[in-house]
Amino acid sequence: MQEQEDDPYAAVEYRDYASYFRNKRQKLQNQNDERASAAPNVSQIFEGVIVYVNGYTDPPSHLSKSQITHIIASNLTQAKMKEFKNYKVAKPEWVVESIKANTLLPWHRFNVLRTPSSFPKLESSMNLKASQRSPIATDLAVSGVAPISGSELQDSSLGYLDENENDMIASLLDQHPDVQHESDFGLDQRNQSLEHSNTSATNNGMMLDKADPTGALSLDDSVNPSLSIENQPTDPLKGHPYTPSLIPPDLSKELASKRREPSVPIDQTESLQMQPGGVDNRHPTLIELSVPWNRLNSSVQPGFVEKYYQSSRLHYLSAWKAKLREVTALYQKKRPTVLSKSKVRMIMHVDFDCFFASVASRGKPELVDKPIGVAHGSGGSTSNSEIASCNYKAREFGVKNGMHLKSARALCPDLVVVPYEFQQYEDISIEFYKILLGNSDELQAVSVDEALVDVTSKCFPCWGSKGGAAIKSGQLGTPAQLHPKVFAQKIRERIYETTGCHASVGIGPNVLLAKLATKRAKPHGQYIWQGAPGSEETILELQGPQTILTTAPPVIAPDAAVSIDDASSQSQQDDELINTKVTQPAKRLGVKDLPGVGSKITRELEERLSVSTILELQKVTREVLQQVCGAKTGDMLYKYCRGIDDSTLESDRDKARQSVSAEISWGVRFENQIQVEVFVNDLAMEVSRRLIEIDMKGRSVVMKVMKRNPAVKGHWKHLGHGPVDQFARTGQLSAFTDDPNLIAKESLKLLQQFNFDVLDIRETYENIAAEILKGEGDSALTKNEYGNPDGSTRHDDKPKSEEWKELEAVDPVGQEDQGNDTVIDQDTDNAQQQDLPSPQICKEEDTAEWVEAMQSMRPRLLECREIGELRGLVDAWKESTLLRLPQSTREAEGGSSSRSSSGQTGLIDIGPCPEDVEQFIEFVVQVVEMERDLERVRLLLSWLLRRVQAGGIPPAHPELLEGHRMTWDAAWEVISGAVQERVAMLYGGSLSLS
DNA sequence: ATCCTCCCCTAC
DNA sequence: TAAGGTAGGGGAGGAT
Ligand SMILES: Nc1ccn([C@H]2C[C@H](O)[C@@H](COP(=O)(O)OP(=O)(O)OP(=O)(O)O)O2)c(=O)n1
Ligand SMILES: [Mg+2]
Repeated sequence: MQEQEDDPYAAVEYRDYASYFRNKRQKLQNQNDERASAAPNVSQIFEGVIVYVNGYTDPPSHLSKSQITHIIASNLTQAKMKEFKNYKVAKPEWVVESIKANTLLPWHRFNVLRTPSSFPKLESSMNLKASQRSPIATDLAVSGVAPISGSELQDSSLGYLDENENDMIASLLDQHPDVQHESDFGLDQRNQSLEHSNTSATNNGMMLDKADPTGALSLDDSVNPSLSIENQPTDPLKGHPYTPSLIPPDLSKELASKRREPSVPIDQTESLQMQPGGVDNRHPTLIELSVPWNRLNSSVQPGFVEKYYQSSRLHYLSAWKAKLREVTALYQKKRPTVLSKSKVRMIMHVDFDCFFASVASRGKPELVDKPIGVAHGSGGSTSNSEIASCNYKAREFGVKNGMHLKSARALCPDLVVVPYEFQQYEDISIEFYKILLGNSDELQAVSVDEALVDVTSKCFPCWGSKGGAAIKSGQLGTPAQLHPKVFAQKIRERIYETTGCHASVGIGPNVLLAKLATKRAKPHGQYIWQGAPGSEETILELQGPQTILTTAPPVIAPDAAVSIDDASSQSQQDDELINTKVTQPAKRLGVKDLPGVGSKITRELEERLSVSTILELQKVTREVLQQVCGAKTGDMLYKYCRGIDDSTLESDRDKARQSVSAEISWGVRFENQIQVEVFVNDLAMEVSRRLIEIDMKGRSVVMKVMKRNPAVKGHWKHLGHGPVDQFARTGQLSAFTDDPNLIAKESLKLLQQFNFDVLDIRETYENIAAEILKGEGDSALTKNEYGNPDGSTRHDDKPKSEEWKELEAVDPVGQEDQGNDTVIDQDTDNAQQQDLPSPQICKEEDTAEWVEAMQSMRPRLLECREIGELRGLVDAWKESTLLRLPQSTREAEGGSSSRSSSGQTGLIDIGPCPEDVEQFIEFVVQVVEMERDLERVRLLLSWLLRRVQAGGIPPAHPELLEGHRMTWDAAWEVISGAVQERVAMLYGGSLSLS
């Protein structure tokens, strides 16, 4: 494997590599010996397979190289890679997993060459670690293939770590090689045993040997009954049903008792106690769950799924996107298709500047000059949450969206952390889309803060370096058309007026150039890409910007409508001013700047072709790019770096959703099978909800799982999944459904087939997908009977064949029958007709229907209601502690009490009486003990504390402080003392209020 | 060739 | 503390 200085994982790899080689020979020797006596199962699987050791310079003499079809290696040097390029080079896991599955798996999923730089560092590291203990699977070559029997196990065994974690692990190892990591705790005895079983052919073989020889471990289609929940032996000491996982029962008992020995018995109470120093032998998952806060925020907590989805920004982004695509498609179906005479499109890309951050600083002048980042957590110095969005001030320090707070603070110590405001994002987005829909021929919702708009008919063409060329040559626009520069500015202006947030606008002749134009316009500006796709001008401009555009805040005279004549002459004179130009330090566009080019392709291009800039990319032939990146991707790269992009806007006008899924990979921790089932059930309900919402049903169920990979050590995101392997299985339901029970049942069945120890599960994912029926080109994620394409509920329903024809048409413009086919909906024409004649930016139409649809898109903004409820409750209680005349009954406890929030005035605060305090304690303790919602408790106590510290807390009228009254301070002491005592009893710690 | 299936990758 | 979701394009390998 090639060494890479810039790779953070290289160090890790090297450490292992060195020790690996020290031991390789001896281990291989031993293992081959062991293997000779291994289980018959193994021999059967690899019947006819010939093994030799790679890593020696030549193949063994008794094997002719031409016989060899498979080579097994964790990694390969460049030279070896070349040498073996015509062989099937599989990772050791191929052997391991095959043995595990008791069948020979397709080798290609373990292909070393396939992902030469995808996860190489991680994988090789893990493999090498494994190889130190059980190197048989490490460097082998295999010739001959055994017949495949049994069902196919469909797992990928790729490790999963993100860039941040790679960095993190590398830096931990670099800087603190002796740091005690999570999985370094004594439990590793057990982990290593398991690991052995996972990665060692030999030991797996031995275990299989011990296992039921009739194939207890075979993964046939039926669920192993011994694994069903009723039959699972419950280990009383562990407090959860023990899932035998990959280990046969007798051995698993052995392991279980081994595991138990050095550690204390773990029951609910016990597991909540911290281990004061010393080695904690419990499973890392149990250790994590022994911390009260972790319990409360992990999947063992009832209601976790709901709570999680209420807080996950990425969930919101996805949900919003789906909803926006749905409603914008619905809207556009109901309005006439705008026919463009021109072949040359004009595409506008609109994107809010640092959206979440902008919303946060809206109307807060004290924030605009400061670097801010939107993130969870109070922003304390220990916080390490992810920054969803940071403003441009923060970006000057190098802070980026998606960065962890700690790294951001290292770059920018004064970063101000502000909370999410999901409801605001949604409201603003609705306004944003209303504006754009009213000014579009066609619109594609890209995300909550970003859209692509076809504005061909709204603007007159001005392509070419001489902006007015088209106009001069006589292709005048209609009177309704604006110069794109004016159009863009008006759009920006209206967005700012309506939302208080700045959006940037890019306009170009295709999607690609529009997006690149936006990139150049940011922040707070607009840019019109004048060069034609593939033109010399564009090719040069893509090589590196010499200029950027910024404009002053969009300020336009109210009557700034530009007439054709004005625009015409103006564009001759002001050609240069279409985009206000400001010199900037030339920064070359990198390949990463092309949409669709992410970290993997970037790395691939860098490593294989030494290409990192667009300029360099332009020099590579299409053939080479296709060879390196695949046919379509190579072609895409070839075209994109020249500004060519033929893709059309996807308004989803006639495209149905293909799949619906729900997944959570944060906070997923289980102690027992029950919790797993509850969780899977919750996810199934989520999927079902989403299906019903869009009126669809599905038939194919995919269950994906992440399983903890104990071989990789280090710290990672708190309660995150950490290093894992991913597995997936697909099942077919007998009929299309949106029934949560059916989905859950199938999902659980699929999950059971993996036989994982519940302690190691780190993510679950349920997907219900299209089943493509043979001979029918249609998606089988079907609409139900009412929304069925065969039904006639849709106004613009066309015979299916024509729909497809239309889809396939390269140029949708001016097709002969298109106009005929398009049904003009009666209730949209008014809005449209208002739009077209006016040269002004159109007002967003009030299509009540659409607005209604939009407003139903509040996926999960419930937290406000909850907090509001709580506040009302507490206020009611507080009110009861104020002196009322006569102050007697105490009706206040339940939220059902006096609704008299108005009655605040006129009450005199004379401090609480003991009964009040007693009642409050009783209430909060109930929350602690029954609801077990510590977050709620924390809210209650925090509220009280704030009141005590701030509000009318010091006795307003000490003279009234008779014997049965107490000060708020004293009340606080009593209440918090009592509550904390209960918390301590239940959770073994106290609740921090900060 | 072309389709299907199981992934990986990308974007926000 | 913290909330690492999700749909869809496309590649590789096998089936047809
Ligand atoms: N890793 C990321 C990227 C984005 N977002 C959210 C927050 C962003 O505000 C919003 C829009 O994403 P953009 O890529 O458009 O980024 P911004 O709008 O924040 O900045 P800009 O568009 O100015 O580059 O999506 C997120 O939560 N996590
Ligand atoms: Mg944005």
